[in-house]
Amino acid sequence: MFPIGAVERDTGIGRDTLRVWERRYGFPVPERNSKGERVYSDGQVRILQLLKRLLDQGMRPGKIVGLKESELNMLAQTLQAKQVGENTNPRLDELIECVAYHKTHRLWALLEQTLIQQGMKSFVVDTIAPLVYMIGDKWAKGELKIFEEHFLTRQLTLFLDAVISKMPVNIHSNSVLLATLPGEHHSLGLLMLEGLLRERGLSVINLGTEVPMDQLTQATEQYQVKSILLSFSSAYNTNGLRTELIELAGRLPDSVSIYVGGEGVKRMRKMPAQIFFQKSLQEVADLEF
Amino acid sequence: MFPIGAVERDTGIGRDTLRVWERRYGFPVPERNSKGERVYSDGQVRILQLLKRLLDQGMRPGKIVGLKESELNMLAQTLQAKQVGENTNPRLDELIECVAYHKTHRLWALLEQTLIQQGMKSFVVDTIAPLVYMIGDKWAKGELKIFEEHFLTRQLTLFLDAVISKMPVNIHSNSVLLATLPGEHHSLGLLMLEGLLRERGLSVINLGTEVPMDQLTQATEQYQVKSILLSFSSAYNTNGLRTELIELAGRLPDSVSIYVGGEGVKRMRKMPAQIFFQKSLQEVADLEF
DNA sequence: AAGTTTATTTGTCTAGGACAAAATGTATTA
DNA sequence: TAATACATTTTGTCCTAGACAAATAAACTT
Repeated sequence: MFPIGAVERDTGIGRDTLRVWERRYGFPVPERNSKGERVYSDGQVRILQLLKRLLDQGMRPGKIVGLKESELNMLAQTLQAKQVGENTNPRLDELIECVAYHKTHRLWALLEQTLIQQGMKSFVVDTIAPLVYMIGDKWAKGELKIFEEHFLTRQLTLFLDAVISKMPVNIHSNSVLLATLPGEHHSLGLLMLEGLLRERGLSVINLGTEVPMDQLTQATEQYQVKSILLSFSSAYNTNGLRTELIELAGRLPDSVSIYVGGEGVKRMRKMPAQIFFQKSLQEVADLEF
Repeated sequence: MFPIGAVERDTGIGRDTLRVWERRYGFPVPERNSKGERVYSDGQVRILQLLKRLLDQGMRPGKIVGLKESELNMLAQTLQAKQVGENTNPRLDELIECVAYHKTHRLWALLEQTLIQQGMKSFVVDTIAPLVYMIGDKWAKGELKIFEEHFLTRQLTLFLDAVISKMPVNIHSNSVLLATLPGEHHSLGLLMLEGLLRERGLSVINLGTEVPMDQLTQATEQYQVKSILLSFSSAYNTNGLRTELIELAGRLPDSVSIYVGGEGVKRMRKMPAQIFFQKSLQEVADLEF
């Protein structure tokens, strides 16, 4: 039995949101403890996690909050079919399997092999990216334990890091700045981008996650970069993002271009004028800086 | 100018706490936007971050919330003197310097050299641990940019990971489970423990961060471990932790021992009877399983 | 089909009170 | 002196019900 704060932590759905959902859609209606405070059940948390996942994919609360668990699972099913349906890469299942038995060695061997076969670009676009999506999906459906998810994510990070650190650096090329804004702590997206761009011979400065805006502007000046790339995972809360991006663009000189990409910004309708939206990794890979 | 939600994210201090501080201690008193909502200044956020740091070290809100920034800085000064005062390891400064110029190569060389010189145990206890503390301290004082902190933390993680993966595995030994509870995402503590324990020939299963309790109990059964070690960083919110630990102990068979350690639990006065509190890495290193 | 206006949906914030868990202070016992 | 038990203060989290603007969808115009 979880108090509302724990539910917020475990689902990523804010306290106020949980309360207002209860008022508006009649779900989730938790029990109350002796103090009169909400206490949520395991099952409710499970459903909320699935809901979060679906909302992150672009669905709307009014349509899905309140549906039965079976109906939500159906939705998740059809959604997954759309996302990785056409990607019939048989290696993906093989890779995911490795986690179940903690086969670190086999995992690395497979990754190495796939990288050599596909080359960096295709490796990132057609293997790592869909793999990351599948991991999130399997977690939301309860098919993967949290530490299995962590294990896989960590191994991917280590592998990419190892590979990237061996790539040659081109000092004379234009520098590209990579970062995520505060609130976004997924670093894999940045690593994928770093791989793609450095393969093209670009000089990349990866600032990492949760970089405050003032430090972004500082770094832009300090390193004299002309392009900034911001990554947003599907879990990112886009509320107020538009305003923030406009402010960022205003603070930077016009000669600096701001690119944004990732599942998290796909669902945004209108992008501010000065911001260049990248709708896929592929597009970034082909980008002319 | 930051709304209260952004301040919560950037400082780790809850919304309700911020409001109740304003009521009780008269700080922080933010301005109001046209909607009548609180908007906090850069400076206020800076002070709040410093406050958080001091509270994490065991100080009490009633004594320090409301003090001037200069007074807080004094407190931080004396506190640091206590923490790393006696540790006159000259290498630490050398290591921290590497971040300022992004000297990855030199950093790794220094780490490698120190590891060989000190051996795993002393390396973890006398170099990595104080280094991690100093990084946090310098960040709180504004002497380190957020991405410099990230860079250093990431490099330490990569280095430890690389070293640990090369250590021999002793299958026949007792297994020890390593994890953090939900809400704690610092993984460096776990890595340090893993290094210490595996050096002693123990078989370690590192589940990673934010492992829900039910999965802890599951894993305990599945892997037939007799010891669980939980790590808590200074940023961990211990509210309600005691109750949680008692529940965990109740769910596990008596033959399983639960150990807890880290800055985050140092400030807890009374530990539940079944839980073994480890007051330092040194103590864990000497622990008889 | 693309842009503009209107309507609906949705998340975040407000106030001031309440209460139990944790920490501190004080008295009592071994 | 040190450990234990009890009383007091401190402190974080949760409560209600309403409000409002930003984001999105729907309707309308060009």
